Amino acid sequence: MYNLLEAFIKSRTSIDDATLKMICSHFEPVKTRRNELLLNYSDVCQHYYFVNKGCIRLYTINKEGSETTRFFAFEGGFGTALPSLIEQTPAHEYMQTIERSELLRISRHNFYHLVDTVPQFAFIYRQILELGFITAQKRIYGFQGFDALEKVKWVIRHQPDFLLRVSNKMAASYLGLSPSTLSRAKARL
Amino acid sequence: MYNLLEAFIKSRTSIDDATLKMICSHFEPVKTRRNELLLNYSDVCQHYYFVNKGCIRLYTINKEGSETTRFFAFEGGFGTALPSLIEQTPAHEYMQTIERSELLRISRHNFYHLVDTVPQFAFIYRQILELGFITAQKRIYGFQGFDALEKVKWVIRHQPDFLLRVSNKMAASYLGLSPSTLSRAKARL
DNA sequence: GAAAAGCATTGCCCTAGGTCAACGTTTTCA
DNA sequence: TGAAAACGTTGACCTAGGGCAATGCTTTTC
Repeated sequence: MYNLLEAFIKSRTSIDDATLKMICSHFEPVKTRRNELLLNYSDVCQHYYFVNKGCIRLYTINKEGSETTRFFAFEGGFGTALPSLIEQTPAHEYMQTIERSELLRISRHNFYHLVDTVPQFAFIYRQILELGFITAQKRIYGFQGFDALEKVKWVIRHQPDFLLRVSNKMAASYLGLSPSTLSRAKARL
Repeated sequence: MYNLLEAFIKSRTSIDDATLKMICSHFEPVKTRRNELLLNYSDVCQHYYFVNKGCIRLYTINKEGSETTRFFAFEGGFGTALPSLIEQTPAHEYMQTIERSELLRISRHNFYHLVDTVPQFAFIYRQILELGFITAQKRIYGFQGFDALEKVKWVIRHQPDFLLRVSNKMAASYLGLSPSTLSRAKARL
């Protein structure tokens, strides 16, 4: 259950086994079902999640009722509603597992405790933030000015299995396209 | 010259004067002119910048020759080409001061040295990253599905002086609109 | 295992916004 | 300070992509 998390940590920093076990002991396994909601619109997020199996999706619904997907975390990735977790404010977004999943979750309190007391963990968190920031930036300037077909080619290049893992509808809401337009773009590949 | 930087740090963490002075001593003042290029497309970024006066802009130019603005840093903000600085790869983007500016810059080496040795500085960097990540995310899901008018209202709400500080052309390239469309949207406010 | 609900795909129509060009104003710099 | 370059605004035109609906396929549910 903890193999993937241990591998994740070991691949990013050198760490002794005792510290590694200590870190992992703060993570609690959670099994979820397809479309299970981990966080509701007005909830305040209290956990950081590591995806051992399955997939977490973060999304919002606007006044007109249409969904926008902000982020996917697949196996071996971390995911949470960061603004809410950090500022302890209502999330104004939803977090769900889109398929039957096995997650490891750590409370906000324990997470920041580890960040403050375990240098290796602070280092890994810094890496997660830096990478997350870079990815978000790339998505912004990557998509700006792209037409539908270019967006599709972009995801295929940067996340090859993305279109195979998530539904057409969810992929469309991530790419900022309507399902019909995404469908047509894929047909033109 | 260092007042704004000191205020920035003091407002975010409690710190003794000696440490504060020590941190500031690693920052070197740089004066720049309007449209001065701080970083070229194939450069590898070596500095983190703090804006004491003026404004830094980060942007790219695509094959067709049109600009996309990724980020602005105004007085009291930090800015750099983060992916390049972190990964030490060619930036594939440009960094410039859009007006006569006074910057404080710190080398990558000294920056990470401070992060690794001064806990208060590590904490501030973590805050910068968290905030940057949140801002980037908000921009993504804030803009997705917005029409031109909504985007303009969004910046006015979130960065009230933005449209006053930067040219119509640059604002348009930040919002993902053509200059004409931005012009028309402002006329409809 | 049958009924129902949800999804992907595709055709038709329409609108938001991009391109291009013209014009007046502001900025630049020699 | 004056010529030239750059910019903002606006009009005319055109196209990419959204909305809606029909059809067939897949998945869920009881």
